Amino acid sequence: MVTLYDVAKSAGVSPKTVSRVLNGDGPVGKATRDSVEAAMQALGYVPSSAARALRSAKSGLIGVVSGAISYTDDNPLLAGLPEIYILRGIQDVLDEKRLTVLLTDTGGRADAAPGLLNTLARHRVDGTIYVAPFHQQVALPPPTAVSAPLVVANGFADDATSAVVPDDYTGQRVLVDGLIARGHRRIAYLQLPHALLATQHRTRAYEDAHRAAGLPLDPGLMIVADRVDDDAEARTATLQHAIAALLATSPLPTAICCGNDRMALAVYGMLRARGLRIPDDISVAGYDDYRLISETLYPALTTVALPYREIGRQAARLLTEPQSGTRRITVPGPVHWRDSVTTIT
Amino acid sequence: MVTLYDVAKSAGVSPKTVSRVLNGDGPVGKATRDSVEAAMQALGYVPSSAARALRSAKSGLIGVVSGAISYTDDNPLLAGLPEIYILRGIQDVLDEKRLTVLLTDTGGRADAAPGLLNTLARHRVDGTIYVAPFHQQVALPPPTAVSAPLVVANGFADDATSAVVPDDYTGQRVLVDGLIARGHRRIAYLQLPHALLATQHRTRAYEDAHRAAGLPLDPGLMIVADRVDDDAEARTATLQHAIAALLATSPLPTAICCGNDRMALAVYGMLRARGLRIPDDISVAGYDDYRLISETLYPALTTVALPYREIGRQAARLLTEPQSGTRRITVPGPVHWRDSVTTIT
DNA sequence: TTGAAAGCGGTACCAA
DNA sequence: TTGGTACCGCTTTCAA
Repeated sequence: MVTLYDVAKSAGVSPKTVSRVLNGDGPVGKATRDSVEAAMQALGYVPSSAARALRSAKSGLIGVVSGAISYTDDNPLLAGLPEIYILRGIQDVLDEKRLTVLLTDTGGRADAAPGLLNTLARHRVDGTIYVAPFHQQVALPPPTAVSAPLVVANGFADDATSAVVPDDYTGQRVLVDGLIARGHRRIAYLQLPHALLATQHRTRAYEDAHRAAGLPLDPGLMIVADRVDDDAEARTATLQHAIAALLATSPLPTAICCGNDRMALAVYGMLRARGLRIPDDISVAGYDDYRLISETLYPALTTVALPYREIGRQAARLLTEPQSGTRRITVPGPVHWRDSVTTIT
Repeated sequence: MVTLYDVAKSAGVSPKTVSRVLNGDGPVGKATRDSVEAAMQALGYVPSSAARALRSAKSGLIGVVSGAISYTDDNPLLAGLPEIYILRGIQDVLDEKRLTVLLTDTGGRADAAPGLLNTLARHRVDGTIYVAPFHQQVALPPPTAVSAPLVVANGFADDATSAVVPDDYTGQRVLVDGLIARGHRRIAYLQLPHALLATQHRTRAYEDAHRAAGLPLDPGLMIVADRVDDDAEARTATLQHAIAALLATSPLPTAICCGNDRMALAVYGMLRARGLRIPDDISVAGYDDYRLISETLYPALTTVALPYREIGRQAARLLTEPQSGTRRITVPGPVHWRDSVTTIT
């Protein structure tokens, strides 16, 4: 193992000078710098972050607690992708700042968090981002003795903790406003379970959009069509019933808003099985903009993007660019209008 | 910051004894242990892995180089999921061994690897797993002075580097054998680009299955139907042409094997747009078992699972359970038979 | 602009 | 079963 001392000896300077070259701080003569850099190169020197961290109390590590990895496999409802996108945003910012992600995964168990935070504390992370699997309030363990700054992404904890959340209201509102502007008057809304905070915001947006346009609200068009459940068959059955109920109304809705893209995918199949064409007979919209689905479906799916990557970015910035006090940021996401929605004349 | 010395003083023992309690090595009296543990608890002591790493040359960190995070967003073809599943498998094993993942992301650029490996070296990782985005040979930078053991997952580098790869041949072979056993005689094969190693193995499997069953190979049924390209429209057009060509053959194929589930998803839409029912008129199979697609499609998709999670597990084991010499492991994946394939009588 | 010495928080080695 | 002491590799502090 080549150390900074070896480099110093080889370059004929003191250890401190090597340290200065390494960190680009203090003043170093050009000739000195060159000879030191040459020595580092020649010896294949790699600085030890452990030693640096020990002395300077800065690890260069940002801890992340998420279920990004485990959810992907276990939870088809949420599919884990939101968290991955959030990680992506976090990486965007940390790469710039030359910080490295120390990743811990909850394995889908919320009670894993205390242990993971402890692991991060041992590694003396410079800060922690707690990523919630979906928009919700999370319960954080009491701050330990070694508490680096912490930010919650895609959720929030308490008034003393900074947080970044998606703007579910605006997304749904812009979507429904847009459908109305395209001539739709009977717009069905297949909701996710009410337990989800997102559903509450979106339902309010759906209702407000109708009110703003002077359209009546038909309870028969607002149906909970998914369940928080791992049983794929039960969930399909729930959706089947919702579709059947919808198609029994009169006149038929001209558009269906789905709680997410995954549901929209299933709805495509079910509508077609009943001989309905998309978008000629009925328009369909999703939510999430999982490009894997939205761009691949035929016709391509109109959907609301959730700004996960931006949420991750904002969270990382909040953490690494010390602000004054606690902040809460709400990030809006755009609607992508694609061929699954038609204009009614 | 509470240190081990504080704990020692508080418990009235030597630092070394606290260290022993912490690591559960050397012999410690029950009473001593209890008082030390009480002191740690009372003071809220959190050990510093930096200090430990410095002295013992073990960081408790396993470095991972992958594009898992960035690919998810950027590359609809591969969709990043394989790498996420591999990470999941890695986590499975590392959690057990109380090791933490130091995650670096290539951002989709293969030339990022040297820098990332250097970052990992600075943190003195105990080992590194290099995750390839798809089954391929990867070019590793020359080992630096500080080279911890390295394993490649989902690809391979050279004869001196251990590696774990998927068994593409067997997966496709079992699928086609199964289709033949179900009475299919004209089986179309919509391939991924030949540049992919996976395609080469799978094509051989498709051909071998036909030979083994004494069936003729019809070149008109073997069509490259995707491209390594980010242009979604161009890729859709390529697939449209392939489908058109297929449906112009006579007699029509009774089954279509798709290069991946994503392609199968698109094929569902295209076949239906032409009035064909699945599986009554034509059976469809995918590859990958992206449950998000395979379980949600209606009817559910028959597909070959790629054993990504197991690949990750094997890679992590290879790294953390020192074997003798370099090893290369090939992991098979099962076929999931679902409703998109029917038996022909 | 450069250097000497101390010390960050643990563990290894040897002694008691 | 326990303690003393050196020391891992770097940065900090102070001095030259």
